[in-house]
Amino acid sequence: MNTINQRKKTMGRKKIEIKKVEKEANKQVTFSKRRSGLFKKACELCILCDVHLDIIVFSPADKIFRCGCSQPSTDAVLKSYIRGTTEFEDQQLMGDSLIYEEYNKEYEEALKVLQMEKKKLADIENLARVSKRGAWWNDSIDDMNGEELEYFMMSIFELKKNLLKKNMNIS
Amino acid sequence: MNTINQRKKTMGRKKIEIKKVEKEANKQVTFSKRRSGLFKKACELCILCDVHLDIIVFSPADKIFRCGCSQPSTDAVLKSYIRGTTEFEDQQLMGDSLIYEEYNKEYEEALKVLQMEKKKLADIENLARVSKRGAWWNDSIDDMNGEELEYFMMSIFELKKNLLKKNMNIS
DNA sequence: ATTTCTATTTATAAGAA
DNA sequence: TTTCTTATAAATAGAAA
Repeated sequence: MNTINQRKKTMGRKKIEIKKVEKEANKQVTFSKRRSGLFKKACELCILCDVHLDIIVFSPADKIFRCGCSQPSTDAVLKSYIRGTTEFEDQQLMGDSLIYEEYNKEYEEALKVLQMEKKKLADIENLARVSKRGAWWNDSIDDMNGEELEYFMMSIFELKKNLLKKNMNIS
Repeated sequence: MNTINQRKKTMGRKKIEIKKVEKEANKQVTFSKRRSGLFKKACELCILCDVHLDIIVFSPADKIFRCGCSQPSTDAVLKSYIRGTTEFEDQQLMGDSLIYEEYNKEYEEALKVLQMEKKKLADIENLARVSKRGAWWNDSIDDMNGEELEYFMMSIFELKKNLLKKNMNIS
C-alpha cells in the first residue's frame, strides 16, 4: 500500500564513533538512553549470576544516578557504618576552640599537600606505566597486598569525599 | 561443499529468561561475558557523555571488579599507581635510571605521607560533617543526595567487609 | 576466567512527541 | 528527561578450546 513515504518512519540505527557528543541536546538524550540500558544490563547480570553490584553515575547535568542491584540488609549495614562513624564524637575532637571555618582551612591545606603527593606518585607511576597492557579497572584487586589495598581504600575515600563535597556543600 | 554438518558451527544466540543461572560453570561464563560487556558499555557512556562513573561488582567467586571511567580521577591515578607498582615488582621494568631499592624507598616515603594525610583528612572531614548540621545520614529520605550518599556508604562498607573477610588488614 | 564461532536476540541512533 | 518507531549496529547463548 505505502510505496513511497509511509513505509519508513526512521532511517534506523546508525553506527557512531565512541567519542564525546558535542551537541548538548544529543548528549542528554544519549545519556538517558544509555544509562537506562546500562542499568538494565547491570540488573540482569545481578539476577543471572546472583552477584551484588553498584553503579554510580554523574549525569551531564550533575545529577547522580545509582543502580544497586541487591537489597538485603541495607539497614543493618548502614547502621553498622553509622555506629562506626559516631565513635568519632566520643573522641571530643570538636573542642570549643576549633571552629568549622578553621577546620575547612586545615582541610584545604591538607588537600594541597595531598595533591602534591599525588603528583609525585603520578610521576613515579608514569615510569612503570609504559608496559601496562590492560585497562587497570579491568583487573581484579584480589591479588593486591596490604599496602595496595590501603591505597585502594583511600581512593574509595577520595571518591566519598568528592561525593560529600559535591552534594553536601562541605569544604 | 558442506551441505550437511559443517556449515553451522553453533546454533546461534538463544533467548533466555532473566533468572539465576543454576549451573555453576555456565554462571561463571555468563558473568565473565556480561561483566565485560557491562564495563564496555559503561566506558562508552563515559566517553560519549563526558561523565564520571563507577561500578563495583562482587563476582560469584567473591572477587571484586571495578570500573571507574573518567580521566583525571584520583581513583584512577591511585589505582594505576598500584598496578604500575605491582607490575614493576613482577617484571622489573624500571630501566637503569631508577633502581629498585630507590624506587621502594620513595614508595615507602610517599606511603607514609599519604597515610598521614589520609587520617588527617578523615578527621577533618568528619568534623566538618558533624558540625554541619548533625549526621548527614539522618537526612530526609526524600533527599536524593542523602539517599545516594547513604547507598554509597553502604557500598563502601560492603567493600570493607569483603576485604576483611579475606583477612586483610583494612580499617 | 577469557575467548572463538555464528545465528539470533537486543540495544539503539535518529527524529519527533 | 523518558518514550515511540524503525532499520540497523551490537551483544551474546551455547558449545568448546
